[in-house]
This record gives sequence, structure tokens and C-alpha cells, in this order.
Amino acid sequence: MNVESKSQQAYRFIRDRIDDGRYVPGYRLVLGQIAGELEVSVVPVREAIRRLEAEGLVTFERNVGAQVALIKETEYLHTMQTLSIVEGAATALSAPYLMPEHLRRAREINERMRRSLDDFDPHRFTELNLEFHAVLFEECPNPHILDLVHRGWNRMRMLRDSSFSFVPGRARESVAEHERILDLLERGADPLEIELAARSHRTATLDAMLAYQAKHKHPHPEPLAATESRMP
Amino acid sequence: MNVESKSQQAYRFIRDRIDDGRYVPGYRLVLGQIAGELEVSVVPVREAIRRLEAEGLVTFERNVGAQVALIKETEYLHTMQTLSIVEGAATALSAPYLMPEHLRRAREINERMRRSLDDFDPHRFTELNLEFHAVLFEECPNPHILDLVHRGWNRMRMLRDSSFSFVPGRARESVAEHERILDLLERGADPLEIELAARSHRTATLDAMLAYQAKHKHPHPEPLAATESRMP
DNA sequence: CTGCTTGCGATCGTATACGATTTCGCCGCG
DNA sequence: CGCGGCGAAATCGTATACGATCGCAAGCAG
Repeated sequence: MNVESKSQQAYRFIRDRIDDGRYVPGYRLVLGQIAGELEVSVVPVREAIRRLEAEGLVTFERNVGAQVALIKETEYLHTMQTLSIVEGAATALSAPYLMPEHLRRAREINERMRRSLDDFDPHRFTELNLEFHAVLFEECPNPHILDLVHRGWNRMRMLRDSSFSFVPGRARESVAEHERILDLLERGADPLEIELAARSHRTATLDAMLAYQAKHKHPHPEPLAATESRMP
Repeated sequence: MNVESKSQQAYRFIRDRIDDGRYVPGYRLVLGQIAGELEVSVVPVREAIRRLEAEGLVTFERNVGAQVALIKETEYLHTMQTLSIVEGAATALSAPYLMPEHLRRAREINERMRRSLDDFDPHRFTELNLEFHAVLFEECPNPHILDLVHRGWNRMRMLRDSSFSFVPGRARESVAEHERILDLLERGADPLEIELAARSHRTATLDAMLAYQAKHKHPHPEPLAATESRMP
């Protein structure tokens, strides 16, 4: 009965293709073409693209057209930094609501992450990584914060290939940090301590990436207040 | 030459009316009616409303229509909590980039806030309050975070009447807290200290509101992890 | 009187049509 | 050979049209 609206359908269509990499950043979204593939008219497609634009996944230029958002490096760093903050907060806020069951599941996922490392399966690793944090956020009392976290993840997913795998050794540290966060949660540590641990879990990744890139590619990707936000 | 697109025009039209209170929360947005007032067709109006929906200012129900978002109390609290986090972070991130000139202007605005209190001008007070924080964020190196702050402010503005004025005495405390934040910035305090000060500046308002409401209206607006996020 | 059904008006959702704008290749000129 | 202008094709932006859906009120049965 209640079939989803065509604009919703178009939204999902495009969104799926962005998510799974068929539409790479920079890919030109031509209204008529997408409308043709979907067998709908251009109006719903325009709405869908507008929505994607508001979410930051797509850029839209008047009379020119839309394309999958190109994330510049500094943009990427800013998103990482923002993520570190909202993820840290979300973890701390969720802490009081996490049951032993959640922690058990999280540990189990983390174990699988460790194993995926031994199997050299980076794709599986990043997938499990998302799952891990998703478990921690399941009981987050503030859906707003959660929304911000998801926005950040979407953004990140668009560059999935420039994630962990690019910094040798970082993944293993990541697993260890997960362990530490779980320990803090388990013993009901101070929320601030949890927040900072979760935050630096992400900023450590960021810093590792910066260091790695500085050594291997550009001399300086651009100074950022990232490290200043790290807080010891 | 390059007149703004009609959908942009419609967006601004609606947005203005929401901002200045002509469209109150719950106000029903009828496509044809708005299109008529603007002398455009419904298609651009739909796009505008979709965008407002993505920004959270408007809710849209299929085959029923759009209305200015009704913010429930818990929603409000969540937004405040989120704001406390992102504002705190934004303040800390901006700290290294603030020149004495900025601090001077901020102090001056804060003084005017104090005076507006003596004149019993709450509208002016809230206006200056935004200005104050805007100055602190002028040099924020992370536009992402800033964007989140602005989103939060938009949300808040929709309930402007339930802000400071409802908690007697809170405004004066707020001025004092501004002073304290400025002091921390001036002496180049630890970023974490600045962040927590800015954060608790907002959560203090939240807590004051909750306490006030608990005493005067409802027994319990609903428990929230707010105080847990406050962090001493 | 109450509750369910039915029909109508209001409004939404989308297709189609067409003018407006941009892009890009082609041509002539320097 | 390069470059500036011109024209056609591609694409966008919006108006209009019309079917689809919802809400509400009137009518009918119990």
C-alpha cells in the first residue's frame, strides 16, 4: 500500500551508489540520466539531490548540475576532528546506560577485529570497527549527538580507502584502544575520562595519518589545530 | 543578471518567517499558498521545504504536508546538551587563534549585556549573547564544528521565549561566566579547561532551567543524562 | 446518541513541456 | 598556431496539469 515516494526512492538510489562506491567523489549526477534509470521524472530526483546536498554528500551548482562531493584534505581533517569530539561525547553519554551484555558484544567484535588483522582483511576490519562503535552507541540517550556521529561516518565512508589501511600498524593500536575504552566502561570510570579516551582514539588515528603522510607524500598537508584538540 | 533561483528565494522566504516568529512551531506550511504569495509554482517551494526539513526546521509528512517543527521538551534538552558539547569544543579550538582585539570586543559586548540587564531588556540580551559567542568563534579553524554550532542556534532560536528570561537570576550568572571564559582565554589556559568552562556555561543554563521548571511546573520533565555530561 | 461509512474538497506527488543557461566544438581571424 | 566569438546540443529550472491521497463532515445504521 504505502510504497515509498519516488523522491525517497531516488534518494536511496543515489545514496546507495555513493555508499558502495559506484558513484565516486566528483562523479557527475545528471538529473535526466538518473531519472531515466529509475523511470521517474526529474522532479523527484531533484528533491533527492537537494536532500543529499543538505547532508553534505553532494554539491549542487546552479545551472550546472550536481556531483558527488569532493572532499578536500583539510575538509577531511576537519571532519575527523569533529568526529573525535562528538564520538567522545556520545561514548561518555552512553556509558551509564551500557549493560554488561553490550560490553560483552563489543569485546567479541573487537576480538573479531583482531582476527581480521591476522587475516589481512582491511575491508572486514573497517566494517567491524563501525559495528564496534555502533554497539557502544546503541543506548545513547541523545539522538542528536548520534545523528552527528552518523553524519560524520557518512562523510568518512566516502573516502573509505584512505582509512586505516594507509597507516601500517595503526589498526593494531586501534584494537588496543578499544580494549582500553571497554575497560574504562566496565569499571564505571569518570565520564570525562571515558570521553577523552574515546576522543583520543580518533585523534590518534588522525595524527597517525598526518605523520604517515608527512613522511611519505606532502611535506605539510596544512597545519591544523588537531593536535591541540587532543588534550593529554 | 544572476538573480537567485526561485527555490532559493522560497527557502529564504520561509526561513525568514520562521526566524522572526511569524511562522511559529506547528504552523502549517501549505505549498500552494506559499507558492501563491511568492508568485512562483509549487515545485521550488517543495524543494525549499525539503531543504528546511533536512535542516530540522520543518517536518514533512507524506501526502499530509509540512509544518514548522514542533520541538518537544526532551528534544530541546538534547539540543542544549549537544550545543554544550560543540560550543565547548569550538571555543577551545578557537582559543589559539584569538587576538587581544577579539577579547577586547568580547568584553565590550559582555559589558553591554550587563547593562541590558539593568535596563530589563531580555531581547537585547539574547541578541548580544549570540554576538558574544560569535566573536569567540570568528577564528574557529574548523568550519564543520561551527556549522554544528549554528545548527544548534537555529534550533534554539525557534523557542527563544523559553530561554534566559525564564530563569530569574540566570542571566547575571551568565555574564559572570562569560567573564571567566574570557579570563581563561586571555591567560592562555589549558584547552581542556577552556572547553569545560564553555561547556558548563551552557549546561549551567540547562540545569537552571530544569531546576526552575521542576520547582514551578512539572515534577519531572524527564530524566536526562545532562548533569552527567556536565563534568566538574 | 454514538460509531462507522461514504463522498467531497483540499492538498500533495509527479509527469510533461518549454524557456533559460551553460558547455563545447567549430570556424574565422590575427 | 592560438584565440575569441558563435551556434547547437545538453542540461538545468520552473510552470502547468492531473492523478493520488488524505482529512473532515455529512449521512446512515445500530
